[in-house]
Amino acid sequence: MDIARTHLRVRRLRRRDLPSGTLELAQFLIGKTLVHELPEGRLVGRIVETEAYPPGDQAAHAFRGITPRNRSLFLRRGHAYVYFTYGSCWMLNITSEEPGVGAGVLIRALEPLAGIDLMLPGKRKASRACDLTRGPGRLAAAWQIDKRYDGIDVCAKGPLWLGAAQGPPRPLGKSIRIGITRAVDRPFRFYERGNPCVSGPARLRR
DNA sequence: TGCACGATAATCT
DNA sequence: GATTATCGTGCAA
Repeated sequence: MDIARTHLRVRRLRRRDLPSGTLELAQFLIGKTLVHELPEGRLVGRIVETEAYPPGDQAAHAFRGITPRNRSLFLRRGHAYVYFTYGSCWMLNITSEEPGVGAGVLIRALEPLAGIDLMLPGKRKASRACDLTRGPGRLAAAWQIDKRYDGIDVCAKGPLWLGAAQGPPRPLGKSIRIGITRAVDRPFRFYERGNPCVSGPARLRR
């Protein structure tokens, strides 16, 4: 592994560093880092793909109001909303609005930067590091993110937090969202163009 | 590379 | 009982 990356220093993002608004946060997070402190070591990844689920969006879990599952979505910006779906996948979102407003940003893919040997390959043969974190279900599995993280503050001292950007900014892509059945035409997905860690079909990665 | 399909279980109707 | 912000496999081109 690259020696520079094993000694990666990451500056913590404060809540006031996060922009107001779901669409703004979804774009802002591209290129920023996510850090998970494990007993065995630190995982660091660059966020390379997000989707916005803003207030009033028919595809959003918050659309029909607060329920036991989605209540974390209504926390003020900078909290985790983690839920289980398809019988096998955990999904990580970052809340994005004022307290009481349900909205969030789905973290869909990471570029592994540190702690790669600690990321769990699951059933797949991880020939490339990107295979571990390409897709929202994969990254949650590799990073051991589950219900325990639902509702935690990712701007506070804790096991999971947001860090400053690593590496130079690269061109931002925009597209429709993946895997939804309502409000399918809204261009609320953002990604780093050409990055091999971005999920989805090729036409949604260019 | 790109589809179709089944697995799988919590949540909601 | 239906739905689901997915994934891996298998098969066609």
